[in-house]
Amino acid sequence: MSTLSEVAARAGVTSATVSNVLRNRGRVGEQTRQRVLEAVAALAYRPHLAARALAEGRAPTIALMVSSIANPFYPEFALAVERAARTSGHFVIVCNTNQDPLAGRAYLEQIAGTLSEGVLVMNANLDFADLHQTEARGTPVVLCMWERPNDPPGLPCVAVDFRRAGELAAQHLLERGHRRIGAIVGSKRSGIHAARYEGFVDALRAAGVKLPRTCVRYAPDTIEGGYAAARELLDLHRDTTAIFATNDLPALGSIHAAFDLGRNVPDDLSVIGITDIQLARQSRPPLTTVAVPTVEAAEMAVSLLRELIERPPDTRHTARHTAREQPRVCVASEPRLIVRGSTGTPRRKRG
Amino acid sequence: MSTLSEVAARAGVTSATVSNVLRNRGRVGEQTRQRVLEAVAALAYRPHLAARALAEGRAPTIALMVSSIANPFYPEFALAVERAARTSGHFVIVCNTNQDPLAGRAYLEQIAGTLSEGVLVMNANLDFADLHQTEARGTPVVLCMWERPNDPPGLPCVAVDFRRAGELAAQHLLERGHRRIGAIVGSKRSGIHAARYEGFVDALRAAGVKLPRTCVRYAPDTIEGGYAAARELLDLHRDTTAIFATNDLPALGSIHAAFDLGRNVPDDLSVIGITDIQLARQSRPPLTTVAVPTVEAAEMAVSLLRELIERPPDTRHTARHTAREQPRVCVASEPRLIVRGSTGTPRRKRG
DNA sequence: ATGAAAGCGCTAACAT
DNA sequence: ATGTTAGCGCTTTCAT
Repeated sequence: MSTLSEVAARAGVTSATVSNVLRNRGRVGEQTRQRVLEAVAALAYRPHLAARALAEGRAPTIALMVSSIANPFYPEFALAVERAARTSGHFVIVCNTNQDPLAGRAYLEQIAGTLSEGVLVMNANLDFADLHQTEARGTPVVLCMWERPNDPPGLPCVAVDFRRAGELAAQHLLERGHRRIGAIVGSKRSGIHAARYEGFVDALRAAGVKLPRTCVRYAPDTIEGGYAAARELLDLHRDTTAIFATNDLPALGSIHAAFDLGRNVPDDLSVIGITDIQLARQSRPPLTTVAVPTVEAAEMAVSLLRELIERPPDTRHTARHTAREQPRVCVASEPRLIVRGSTGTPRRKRG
Repeated sequence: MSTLSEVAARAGVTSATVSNVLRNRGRVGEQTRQRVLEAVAALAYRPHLAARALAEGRAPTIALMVSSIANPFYPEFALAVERAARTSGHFVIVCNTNQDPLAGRAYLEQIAGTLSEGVLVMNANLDFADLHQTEARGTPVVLCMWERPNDPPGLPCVAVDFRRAGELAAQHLLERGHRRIGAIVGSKRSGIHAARYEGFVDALRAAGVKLPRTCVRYAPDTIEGGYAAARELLDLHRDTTAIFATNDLPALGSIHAAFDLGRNVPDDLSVIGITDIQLARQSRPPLTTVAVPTVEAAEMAVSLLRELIERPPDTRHTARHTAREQPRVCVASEPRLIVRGSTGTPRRKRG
């Protein structure tokens, strides 16, 4: 790996000049520019990113904190993040917290501000105190999928109206004529799916449809979790005609459960999820779901993060302290109902 | 972000001493050590990774080149890579080449040796010349999933015997009594699935079973690709009793195709894939497949890469040039047949 | 046991 | 238009 000054020597100039031609800064004579370019080519020179980072006081990477790379929602999102980051000149360091706040903290402490100049947080189950601290130390943080646009988290974020997603799911089921409905809610503990569930329940209530306690199950956010929950639900309430799950994976699991119980989807049972992961359109039957703007959210998040990075640090702070101005929240476009093959009209009761 | 010398000032020592304390180098008096540690804590000091990298002449990151983050095989692999890298003190920069060798080259040129001290290549459809060049420039490269252990690629790699995987698939189908078999091979062009296919065909041949040309379809490595290919296959050869796909996704697609054609799996058609992705056990019916040691391969790859990084550069080179010693290839353990619900015995011909 | 000093490869004033 | 000069924050000889 050749260095700037090697290039400079070969071109008979000083490294400052080489730096200038490489970044189109300062005025450089046309012929020296040529000589420099030749030398760069001859030596196959590539700038040393770590050195540049040090000199510039910034870093060419951002950190993407995720709780689990295995979530099927992750790939599309991460892909969009990577693309967007690339156009803003950043590389992406993937930080898997594995649901463990301590792992998350360890990552933050190590790379925030020293290797990455910004942090994207995607459902990573992190300690907010840790995030505030890294912010306070000067490294911008953006939450990627805040679920309640009207209830800002106190950190910059891009928000998606998941409450609305729940509503849309309920309305669809209601329109199809369903009245005896079950709900499967992503793990209670984190409460991260609360908004989805609220939207769903409220829409039901507005239509005068009740959702008894016993028709609600909390389950891990997986196919297996949905499977188990749906079986319980369907065992307990054999007359259930539709199941709503706060995420696609459990919805898919519900479909499996229905089939194992000898019930056909959508004829004997309708199932609807939220998110619209790739798998939703590839399963049998294809899953009706409420699509969430994944790619858009990713792009907004990167864009917001870059904005924060660019903004001089004092502005970042004052904006928060002096004015009672809250951290920015960018609201992504609304969820959209995608009707596929897993929902239909309830069968008439057998004579 | 406080710096080393700020810590030093507060502790009344010089930055060299702080450095020594922090990395347990050199002899430091017990009381100064204490004072230093206090100062570190008080100032919440964190080493600046970019600065350290520059001073040490090494980098704390490795690059993971992948062709598509969206491949469902990716998450498990990437997760394992991340874990392993972390234990060796490295962060992972995910580089999505999106199947484009030029994108791959751009990544390599930018970060290899300047931000990352090693490169992991996972089915990234990269130009081998580019890889050799980054190697020549002093940045170790490891191929993560070489498919033919006996036909080394000329680069360090971890190899998995995919030929054997194909054999195992064939043997299973044969044992179950299948004779009229169709094959779906991942995109012909790249030829990356050639070994799997060869193993399969050879095992068939050894058993005296022919696989006519028209029973082989080349298809994109997706559910949809497998679906289309399977429909063609089953339309053309209505008496086919089993389908082998060189990957799980197309195998899953084949199952869908069968159902749409009114054929039950496994009763009317058996389907087998290769890899054992998560989805394989979550689909209906669960997919019989030949499992490949994903996690093990990831760990071996990181381990090999680290070894290469640690080894002094001259050794890296001479080993190749003087001795006719080939770059190392680590062979991961053998693929294993996982029998699930998508394969059975062929139905007796209807009277 | 600790300090002084040079340097990693680059950028960014400021001179000339 | 180009060169000089400091650093960026850290590690690492080599002195003391």
